[in-house]
Amino acid sequence: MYELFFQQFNEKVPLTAEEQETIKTFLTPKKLRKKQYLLQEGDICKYIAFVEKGALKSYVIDEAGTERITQFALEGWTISDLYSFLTGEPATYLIDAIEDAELVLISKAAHEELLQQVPKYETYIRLQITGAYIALQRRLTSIISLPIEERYKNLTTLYPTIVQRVPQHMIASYMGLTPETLSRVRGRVTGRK
Amino acid sequence: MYELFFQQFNEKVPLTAEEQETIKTFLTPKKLRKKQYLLQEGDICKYIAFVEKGALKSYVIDEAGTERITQFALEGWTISDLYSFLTGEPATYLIDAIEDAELVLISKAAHEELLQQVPKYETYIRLQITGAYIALQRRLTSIISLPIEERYKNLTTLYPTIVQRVPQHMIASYMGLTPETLSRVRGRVTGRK
DNA sequence: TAGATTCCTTGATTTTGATCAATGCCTTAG
DNA sequence: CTAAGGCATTGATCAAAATCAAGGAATCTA
Repeated sequence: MYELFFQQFNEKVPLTAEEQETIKTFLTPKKLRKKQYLLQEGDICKYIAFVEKGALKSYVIDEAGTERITQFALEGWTISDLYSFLTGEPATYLIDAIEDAELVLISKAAHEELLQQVPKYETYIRLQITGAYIALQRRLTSIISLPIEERYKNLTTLYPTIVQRVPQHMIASYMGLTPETLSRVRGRVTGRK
Repeated sequence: MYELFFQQFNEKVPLTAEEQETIKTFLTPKKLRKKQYLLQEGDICKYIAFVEKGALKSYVIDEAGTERITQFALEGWTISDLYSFLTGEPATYLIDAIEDAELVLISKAAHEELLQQVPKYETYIRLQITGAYIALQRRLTSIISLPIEERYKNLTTLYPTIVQRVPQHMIASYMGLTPETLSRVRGRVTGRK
């Protein structure tokens, strides 16, 4: 249990056996069925979720009622509405499972205790957020500076697994496009050459 | 010297006088004239820069040779090419001053020493990046889920100072629009009502 | 297995923003 | 003080993506 979580943790910040045991006491496992919510509209986000297995997405609903995906999380990724989690304000994002999933949850109380008690946890979190920040910055830059086709190519080379496992209309949503447009872009990119 | 830097630091993580002195020894002041570079195409990013005074921007140049602004940094903000800074890879962003500026620089060596020696520095950095991450996420969400006019309104309410101090064509670049389009959007938003 | 969804694709039309072009204002440098 | 360059605006045209619409394949499910 928690194999992937600790594998990744140890890669970033090597832990002693005791440290690992201490951390374990603060974690909660959770299984989600496809389409089940981890976080619903307006709820307060109570957890940071690490994905051991399966896939989730976070998204907002725009005024037209369309789902706009802000993030995917496959195995090894972490997902949460961080603002809501940290401030206790109602969430702006929704999170649900796009495949049956197994999660490792860290509650707010656990998070705070861990920051106090285990210095390496703070380091882990710092590195984790730094990575997420850099990934987000890269994504934003590609949105404002690259033509759509390049963005799609980038996505397929950077995250091939996502493109393979996730339905295309979700990729379209994630890219801020309609499914029709993405389908045509794919035709151009994949089709010829 | 470093007033704003330490003011903000103390707001996030209160420091003792000694801690503050220790940190001071790792900081370097730097002044930049308008249009001067802090970081040029392909260089390795050697510093995290905190803005005490003035304004900078970071950007990329797209294939058409157009500047695409990824971030503004006014007083109290921090700017860097974090990926380049952390990995030592050549920078993907350029950074220059849009107004004469006074900076507080933290070099890579200083950063690493501070992480080792001053636990509160790690906390500061963690909080700093967390804030930046949340801001970036919010921006990305507004890009993929809101119509342009709402995005502009959001920007003016969230960062009125930026909209006031920065030339409009830079705001356009930051929003991924042409100056003409932003001008028309403004006409619609500001003009009527 | 039949029926219903979900998902992707393709075509025709409309809308939106980009591009091209010109003007006037304001700042600034010689 | 004057010329030049930077900046915002406005108009006309063009290009790209959204929308509207329909069809067909694949998957799930009763």
